[in-house]
Amino acid sequence: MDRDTKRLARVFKALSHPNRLQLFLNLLDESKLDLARGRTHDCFLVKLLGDLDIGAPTVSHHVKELADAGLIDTERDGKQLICSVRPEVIRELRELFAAAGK
Amino acid sequence: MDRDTKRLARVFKALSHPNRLQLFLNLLDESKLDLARGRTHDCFLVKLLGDLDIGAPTVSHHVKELADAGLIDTERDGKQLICSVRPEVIRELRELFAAAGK
DNA sequence: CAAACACTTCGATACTTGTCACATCGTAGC
DNA sequence: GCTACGATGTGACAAGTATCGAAGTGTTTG
Repeated sequence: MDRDTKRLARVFKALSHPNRLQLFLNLLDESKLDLARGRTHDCFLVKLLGDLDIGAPTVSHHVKELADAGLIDTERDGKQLICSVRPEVIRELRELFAAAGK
Repeated sequence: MDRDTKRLARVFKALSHPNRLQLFLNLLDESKLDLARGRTHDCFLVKLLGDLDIGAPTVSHHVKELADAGLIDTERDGKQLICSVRPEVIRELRELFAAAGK
């Protein structure tokens, strides 16, 4: 069992829950917009909450999982938490699925 | 919460456990070889077991999860179970990560 | 300073899951 | 038919997890 497999499994685990995945996809969409504008993006936790019907503690927990898995970076700005997708992981995932699938 | 998000989460959940991910990656590698040879590939469950240190019932369970998530197709051939990666899902995943990541 | 705000930590609970040992089923070959 | 073999079903158990309410931390603003 490769160590890389374990790390990858951790990444997928972070995306394996509907609410957490939605959180991440929201962030990913924001990032796309930003890339189009040519700058990196920041997004606050409260904003990510959006239509998800879960409390703040749960969101905090999910964000931590995403960060631990290396999918996002977080940074404090005063009261608020800034989240941004890590491009390296996206690239890695794309390459993983690039070779197959005809 | 989108229905598609739930389905995607299910896909990621299927890949979220090291042993199950390894199983899938083995299959994916075999598929790559096969695509290079220009034919579809079959792989038996016993073969997938390989170096993984888990019992047959557990592998059976994992294969079922992968199939339920739509990641692989299974088919019986006499005593043996034939597994093959579903190209559509690979394509879907690739496209999901295609737009971002610079 | 006090109040409001954004987020985190804690403890608890209900639920899910990976794994095994054991038993079973279905097919193939003698 | 009997045996061997690959795979699946069952029941159980330990470990993990998503969620919440309540309390806590640090920051901004009045």
